[in-house]
Amino acid sequence: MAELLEVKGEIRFKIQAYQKAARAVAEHPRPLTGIHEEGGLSALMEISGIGEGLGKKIGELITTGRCAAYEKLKAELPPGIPELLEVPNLGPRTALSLAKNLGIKGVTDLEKAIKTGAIRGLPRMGVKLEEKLLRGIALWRQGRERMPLGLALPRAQEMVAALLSLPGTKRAEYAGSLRRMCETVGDLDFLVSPKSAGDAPGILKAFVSLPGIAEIVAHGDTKASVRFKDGFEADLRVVDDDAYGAALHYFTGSKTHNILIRELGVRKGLKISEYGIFRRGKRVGGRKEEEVFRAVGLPFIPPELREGAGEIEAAAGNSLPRLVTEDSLKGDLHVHSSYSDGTAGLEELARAAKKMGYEYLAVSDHGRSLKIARGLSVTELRKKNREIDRVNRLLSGFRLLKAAEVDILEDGSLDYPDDVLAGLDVVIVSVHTRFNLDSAAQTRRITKALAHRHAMILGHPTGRLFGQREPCAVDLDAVIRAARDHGKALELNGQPDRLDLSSGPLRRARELGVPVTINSDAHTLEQLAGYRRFGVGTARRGWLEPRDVLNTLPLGQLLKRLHR
DNA sequence: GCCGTTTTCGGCCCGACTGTTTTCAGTCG
Repeated sequence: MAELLEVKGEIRFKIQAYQKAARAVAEHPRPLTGIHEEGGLSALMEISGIGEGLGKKIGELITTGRCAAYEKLKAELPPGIPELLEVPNLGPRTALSLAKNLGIKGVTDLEKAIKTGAIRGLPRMGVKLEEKLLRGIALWRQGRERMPLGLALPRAQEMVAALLSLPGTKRAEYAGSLRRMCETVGDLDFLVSPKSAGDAPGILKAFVSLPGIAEIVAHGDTKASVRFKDGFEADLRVVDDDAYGAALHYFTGSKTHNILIRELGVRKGLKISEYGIFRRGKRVGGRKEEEVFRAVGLPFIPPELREGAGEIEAAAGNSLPRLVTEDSLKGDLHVHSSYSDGTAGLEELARAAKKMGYEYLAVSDHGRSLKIARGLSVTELRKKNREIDRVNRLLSGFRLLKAAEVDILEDGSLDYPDDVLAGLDVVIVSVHTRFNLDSAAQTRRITKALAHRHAMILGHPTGRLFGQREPCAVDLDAVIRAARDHGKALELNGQPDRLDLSSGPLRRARELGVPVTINSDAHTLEQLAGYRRFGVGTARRGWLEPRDVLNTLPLGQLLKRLHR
């Protein structure tokens, strides 16, 4: 609606109010349907940016699936505008002009009009703009996929190394959604400060000359933007070292967070931008990122929390969570060995985990029904457990735990008999089949499994795989409440393809006192070490503290908690 | 349209790059 209001020529501040509300909805840790169910309009209006007008419209959308004001607005404008607005480089002014002057009703029309030279006659439209629009149409056709964190992070680290190796570079790092450890990122953002002002052009030049670039989208004095042949997009910003901290804050975002911080600044008579912190035109800070927060009277807010989803209020009330760190994990409760579909043997897994500083490792191979992953029969499981005993006698100050990732069958029962489950240290229960049940059936299935006396942890609760499989239809809130009622834990699966649960449900679990385990679900030795940071990063986005995470407990307490 | 240790009215974050201009509009972040 904000975009359509912009086309219509509404006043800027009304448009901004809609945009702000849209971001507040998108970034809210819980789906608004649940909030509306519990507290109605007044609960919606408690969300900052949503007032009476927009609250009613959202409520209407939730209860009826429609919004009369939106439909009215759409009817007032030429048809095809919403589609045109999806095209990169094509905004509200151009869309309206194309629709009004040439009767263009969509992307196909637009392409024809460009080819026949029809748009060249319009004001402020020339050859360059034609080219720009054609590039936008090509991108629109491709569809823009976000990159999973697991691919983006190593790529960004390589690029930071390349930027740091330039002779004129003083400081360089990646920022943006990647620094906030978002589970997928739209592009890669880099920040560099030059050793001296004269070094900036060379740094930008080097950036747009990196190998594998398909297109230089922009290349100015302080900023450049490129697209690589493999689809990655990257932005570089070069600022004076004096402004590096302010720029890092700005470039890390999120946009909502930045706006909130800048508004706080305005109230204190400050202007905050990527160039620093200013009072009456005079610079009062910006070299270090901490200075931005200090200027508005807040403690440092970790990047993973900067979503404009309550972190500013928490910081102001001195109630920011003390987030879990990689160091605080004392073990991993979900890895696979060569007994099922993993590649590493038990002893090498144990030694690798011990080397990481872990006290324990649960080797949770698949249960017998999951044939595709070479799930273990009861006999094989017993044999594996005897080898675990043998390995444990070899190592001191470390313990392999007997575990299984047991399938939740379609009726909600588990894949091993109770007497087998009773002999295990850790029982993870997971869905691996029939992801397509309807929400009621899937929710029944999972909550029944959580009620099982031997179940301890629900593995990868939604089953999603980025780019491959949507989360299964399930009432997550009901699952989280079931975990609370039965005293069970939820897994945060740290495989970068999964990152399941994500930050919203994690916050909800924390709110309801449901413990989480951060697991790698590693199938190789490399994954055991490599996936920890993805799991911890996502946990931090979910506001989790060490006390919310079971595998920060020492072994004795962990087992006591799992078996209570 | 939203919001309030400046305010229930009068404000609303801040800036870069491109293209078509000769002072700025449009798009994007």
